[in-house]
Amino acid sequence: MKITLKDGSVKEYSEAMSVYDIAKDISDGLARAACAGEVNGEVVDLRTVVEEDSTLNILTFNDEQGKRAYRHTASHVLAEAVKNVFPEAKLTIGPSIDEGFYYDFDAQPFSREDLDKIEAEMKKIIKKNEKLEKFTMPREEAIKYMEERNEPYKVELIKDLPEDAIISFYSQGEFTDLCAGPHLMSTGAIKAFKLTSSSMAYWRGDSNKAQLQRIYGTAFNKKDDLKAYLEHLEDIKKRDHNRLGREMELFTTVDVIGQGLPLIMPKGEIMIRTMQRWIEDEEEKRGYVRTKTPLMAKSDLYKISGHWDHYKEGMFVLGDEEKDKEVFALRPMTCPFQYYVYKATQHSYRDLPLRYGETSTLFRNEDSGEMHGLTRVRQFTISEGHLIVRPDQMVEEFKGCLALAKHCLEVLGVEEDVTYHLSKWDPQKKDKYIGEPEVWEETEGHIRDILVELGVNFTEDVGEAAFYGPKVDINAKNVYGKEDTMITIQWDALLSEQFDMYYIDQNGDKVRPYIIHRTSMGCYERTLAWLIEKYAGLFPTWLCPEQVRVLPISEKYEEYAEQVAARLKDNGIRCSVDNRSEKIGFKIRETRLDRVPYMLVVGQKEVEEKKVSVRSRYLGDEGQKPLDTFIDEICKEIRTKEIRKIEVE
RNA sequence: GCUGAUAUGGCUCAGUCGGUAGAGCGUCGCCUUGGUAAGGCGGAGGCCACGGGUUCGAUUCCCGUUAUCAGCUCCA
Repeated sequence: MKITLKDGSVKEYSEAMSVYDIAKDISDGLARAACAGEVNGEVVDLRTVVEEDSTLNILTFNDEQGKRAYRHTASHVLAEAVKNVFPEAKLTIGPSIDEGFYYDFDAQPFSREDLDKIEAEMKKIIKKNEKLEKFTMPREEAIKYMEERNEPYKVELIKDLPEDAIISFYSQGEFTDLCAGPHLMSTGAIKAFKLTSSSMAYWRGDSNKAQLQRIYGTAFNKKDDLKAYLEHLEDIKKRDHNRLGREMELFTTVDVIGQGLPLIMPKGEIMIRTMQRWIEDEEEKRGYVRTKTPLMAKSDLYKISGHWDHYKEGMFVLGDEEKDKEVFALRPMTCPFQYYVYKATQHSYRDLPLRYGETSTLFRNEDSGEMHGLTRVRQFTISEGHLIVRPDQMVEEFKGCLALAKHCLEVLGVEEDVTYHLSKWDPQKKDKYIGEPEVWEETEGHIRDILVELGVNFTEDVGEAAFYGPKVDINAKNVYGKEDTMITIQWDALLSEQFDMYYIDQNGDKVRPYIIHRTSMGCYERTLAWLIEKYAGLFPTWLCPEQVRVLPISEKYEEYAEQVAARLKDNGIRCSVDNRSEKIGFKIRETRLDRVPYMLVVGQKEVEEKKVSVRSRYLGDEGQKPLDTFIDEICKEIRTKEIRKIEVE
């Protein structure tokens, strides 16, 4: 028989060949039943398809959809196993996700031992090789069906479907689940899986609704791939800033100081200060002026800004409104402070744009469960800025902010690791925003045009805007795949009204300016965390807390080592001398482990010839060089903020 | 805020079925004065997170608090 594949190619098979063997052949070795079942999104018997219609939509594990079907089937197996082991558990939903799948149950919390039991049960189900069969029924009947099976969450899901919906179910052996598919043809196709963790999750993602127990797992079509994935998980943990940053003595936390209040240690401080000086200089070059405004203010200010009504829970309030004459709060943002800098003098249309920058420390009272290492903290410092501009300058200035942001990402070597988002308002929730719908559509259009013009790929996210305007968010993922905003640039045509800001135009009239809220490099703590994970601690030399370590071969050469170090320090190079009475091999080992990019070994030969023996993480042993040559080279690397490829490590 | 787990020298972790503790690394001292990833010997260092309870006795069992981790929710 001849089979036409979706890509148009035709394959010929003997009639005697089994369905599974044909499928296995077509799908490039993917577990046989896995691919056999998927024809135009339906689970069908391949033989039927071959007889009726010889065009096949065969999925393989390498297809995103095929992988999802594979993993989704694994979640069905998980659900069946849980029902077998814990019959009182109620089913909810179990989708595939990027790295695997999960299933939420209304049940008692699962321990690791429970998961092991469930895994064993899953293996039995897979071994039985149960066929997944699809059947449908009308909505009312489906509701009754799930009520009889005592699955209230499934009933709720069906009730949310349209009146005339035909509800599809999949069954495997004794087990049946409400599901739209697609799936593998039978459970036996699952070759390798692992339940990775369990935790609580809210029903329908709503913290007011029932607390469910979620089990996470992953599945692969080859055992080796699963093994590689689990090893990869272990591997990325080593890059985790929360582990590595502490190990490298960049930051720490102390229980009596409190959650979300990390202590930046000397090495981390050097890195943050280095970035801060660079950003401040870079902004000055681009026409920014800097302010230094208070870290707190009376409640009156936040009443004008709207924070007192809308964000009070997120602020640290000092004092008691009932008892105290004046109540203060630590600032959660810099906006109104810089507005009052603007308002302190009168401005002509000729003065605009005015670009205010501030290295600004902010305080946000995050919920106790939200804090995480350096990425989610209660006190942080950002490269904040507000541009006060005429409406006709808005597009140009917005572009300038994006250009600066992109420049920062490039210098840090992370421009490939970010995603751009146009964060839009939600027309369905007008009460969450101020301003007219037409204005929202128009400004979103402007930003879209800018992003297109700059040639960046971006997604449009509804409901992610600030209450006063749309914005561009530049996000990055941490090693675990969780996304955080690194940089934000916000379009604000409305708040100048609230703060009565104006400039004088050509005609002598008072006119409201527009405002851009923006960060250039974002939050220093978060960026440091990101760099730790990006470089696994092997930072570009210009950022390294220690750039060079001088290693005298014995105490006899300590004086020369100190002279070398003094020369380096004169040239602004951060260095130290290891003058302990240890062998050179030991010192080298430690310097490598401390991730210092350059070591200068000095002994008899170097003293005599006034040279240094360079060993770098880039090239290993670079041999002897005159000290001046080395200084020239490293100074150039630091000045240009070069990101050199590390080959030796 | 929620669910679960965890908290033992500077670090990583053992351990005690209830009788106040151990290793490796690090640190300090001595010996060694060396040529590109671990030289040797010795010493110091712990209110076993904090507060209650049970007990003759708690680091161990129970409760609470704080912090850390995973996930959910949240995130101007």
